Amino acid sequence: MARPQRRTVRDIRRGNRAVLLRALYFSGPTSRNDLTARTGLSAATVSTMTADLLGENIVVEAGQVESDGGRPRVLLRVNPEYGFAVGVDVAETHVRVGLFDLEMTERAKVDYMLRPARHDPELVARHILSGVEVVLSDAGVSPEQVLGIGVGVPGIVEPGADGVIHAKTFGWDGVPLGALLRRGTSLPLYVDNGAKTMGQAELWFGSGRGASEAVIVLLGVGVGATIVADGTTFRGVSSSAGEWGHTKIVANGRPCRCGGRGCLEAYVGIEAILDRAGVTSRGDWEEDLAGVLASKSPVVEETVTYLGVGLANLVNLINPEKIVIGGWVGVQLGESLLPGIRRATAANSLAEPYAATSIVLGRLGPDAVALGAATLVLEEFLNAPQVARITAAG
Amino acid sequence: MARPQRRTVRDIRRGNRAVLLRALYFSGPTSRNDLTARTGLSAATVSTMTADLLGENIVVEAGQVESDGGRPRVLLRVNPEYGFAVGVDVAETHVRVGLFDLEMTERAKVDYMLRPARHDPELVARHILSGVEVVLSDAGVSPEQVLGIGVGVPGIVEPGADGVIHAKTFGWDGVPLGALLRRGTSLPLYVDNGAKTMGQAELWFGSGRGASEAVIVLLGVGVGATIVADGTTFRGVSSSAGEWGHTKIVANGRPCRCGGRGCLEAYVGIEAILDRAGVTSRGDWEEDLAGVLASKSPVVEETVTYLGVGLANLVNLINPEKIVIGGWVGVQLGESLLPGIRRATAANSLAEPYAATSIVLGRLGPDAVALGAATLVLEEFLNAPQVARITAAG
DNA sequence: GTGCTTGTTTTCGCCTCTGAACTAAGATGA
DNA sequence: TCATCTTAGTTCAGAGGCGAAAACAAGCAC
Repeated sequence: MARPQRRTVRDIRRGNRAVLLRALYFSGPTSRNDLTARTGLSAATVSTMTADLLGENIVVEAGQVESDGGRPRVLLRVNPEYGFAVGVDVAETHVRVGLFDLEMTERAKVDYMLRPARHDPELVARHILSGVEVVLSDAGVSPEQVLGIGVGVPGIVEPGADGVIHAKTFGWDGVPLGALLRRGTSLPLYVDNGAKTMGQAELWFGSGRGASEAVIVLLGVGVGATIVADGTTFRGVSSSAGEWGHTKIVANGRPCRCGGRGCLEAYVGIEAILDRAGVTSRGDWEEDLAGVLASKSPVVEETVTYLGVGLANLVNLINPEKIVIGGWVGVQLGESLLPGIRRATAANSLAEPYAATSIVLGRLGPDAVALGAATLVLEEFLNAPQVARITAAG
Repeated sequence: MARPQRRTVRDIRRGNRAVLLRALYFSGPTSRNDLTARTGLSAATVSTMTADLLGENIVVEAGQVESDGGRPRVLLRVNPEYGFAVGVDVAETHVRVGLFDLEMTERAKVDYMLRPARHDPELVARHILSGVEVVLSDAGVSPEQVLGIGVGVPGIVEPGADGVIHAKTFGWDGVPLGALLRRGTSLPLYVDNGAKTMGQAELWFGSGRGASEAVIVLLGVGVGATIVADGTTFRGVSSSAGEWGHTKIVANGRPCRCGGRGCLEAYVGIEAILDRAGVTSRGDWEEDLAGVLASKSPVVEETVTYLGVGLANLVNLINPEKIVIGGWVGVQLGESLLPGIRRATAANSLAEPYAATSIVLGRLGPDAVALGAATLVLEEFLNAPQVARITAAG
């Protein structure tokens, strides 16, 4: 029942341009000849289209491949300096702003501390806007070269231009962060949930690379998931899909900070783990968790089991080809316990879908939220590469 | 990261043709004029394309609309007799074969009883093939007029041409039903899980009509779900997505016939409900369930709670705009308990996604499996209407 | 230099869409 | 009855797109 409603002959060009650009981006330096094979387009089309892209400076030459008896291939690649993307990570304790080139190499970054008590939206918006100025001037990049600003935030982001955010634990209820930012910049804005931007980062550049049906789970203070269907983040009708942490695994079980009972987060969130282990934190959760893991407490085994149940539910319901376990808690658990997690998942899922899934650890660190946010800009660029964008960079 | 890989100028025609045909199909009799508005195509394109479709007999005229001062509009509609679809329901106790015209009106049907003990694949295949012959001759339709055969079966259907089926409770493990059928017919075959075909039916013609993000749950002997993303059934990497019945809602809870513990099906499947209520069935489960519902047993309230937990997990994870409760158990429960089910769901889900979801009862009876199977054929027809198919029907 | 091989560009024909002009078919009212 | 108005549907010219094949480019081998 999907209705794509596509239309005219110009759409073909746009679509094929996007296909070509993606192929160039993900296959690294490639010759026109390879591109014809990879995209299925004719040599003629590849030729004219690459000529356009070269003319617009979106693509640049990148050397040649030696031949053994014929004209050598000229390699092409996306110009990493054609444009830049800003990625922002809004978290409990800090606002981080990073500037990335098109290859997602970080060119500059800046951090602002937030006092955990105060999450004044105006303040956050000011931090972001001034952060953008700082990274641009640090990297010597002018605003015209910036393709957009991606922002990863806690909580649920309403679809729509104002980027309205609902984040109970953050103290935000209906904060129109997008609108606040637009008062200070005219650059394209992309606001999304931080777990989703992180998922996006793992999907594009981390352990999820190449998967088209996947789930990237985030275990940290909160617990969330990014569901990837057909290569794209699945958002549901109001962009809140993936609230895995508050699915129930024990009807009427432990109370959760969301107000419900028996949520997965109430068993495998960091606070829940420490609480169940009877640890009173002195502030360094990573150390605390390491202590619990080293202690051989039965809580460890239980945690693995609960996590296995949660993952198994994803396996049964979503049938992904890959599950990536990310977030600092996830990685810390996974480093020593991955085989057990796999066993627990297998024990609680159906054989066929479990056999089709591989469970792996995330590869990207905590910076992945900002990277993923910048990736929102990249995604837009690859999907709808504007014609005739002018850049100073060579 | 989705890569559509689309290409040439002919694809436009195909795509627009599909758009037009869908508009015609779902908007009932429509004038060319309306079609231009509805599809966004130009009047010129609509004109030439409808001329093609009329010439191929896919579309027929359907009267006029009176005008008040201008040329009257000629109404067009899809020719319900252009072609026919066979829908097959393979169930525990019977094989049902139905013949449907393009409007999904049932033209003929035939049932074969299966002894519950014997589910010999060869026998089932023979029943299907002879059933096709029977319904065709009953309805006076020739095989050339049949666009395809859709089959809904229990269990997991591997993707691929052979239609390999894994259905533990049915006694089938790796049965290549598609291959068996292809020995006896050259018509296009579409084999899918019965819960999914039923979901498809509710989505296209029942309570799910028009929803683009939805979940259709099936409560019967088994418990399953069809997840609809962007208007299309979501299948996951190996077509087993939607195994909601075996997601865990009570870690280490009641044993389930799948071998696991704490599955949703072990609480809200019909056998589980009767078992928990202490009812020893004398064979008529519908009557037994009615008895339990009338008894005001606490099991009823518990069942509602467990179902609410299961639904809430879908709300949180999938964020659908609509949840349709189908299957005979679902409908029987829902008729008296829907408000309670909604409350239980609300109590266990996050506020934002719950607010975006409406929970309704299915509208189609048990024949929906066969109808949905036929809909697989219809879907293919609407997506890729072959050019120059010749039919005898006028 | 001549032929051979392979990569890239150009030419040409065909296809699709759209906008605009045109035709069709009714109502209205003198 | 018939000129005029209104709306529906068709035809046509023009622009833009793609692919096949011819042409061109750039290397190797002898």
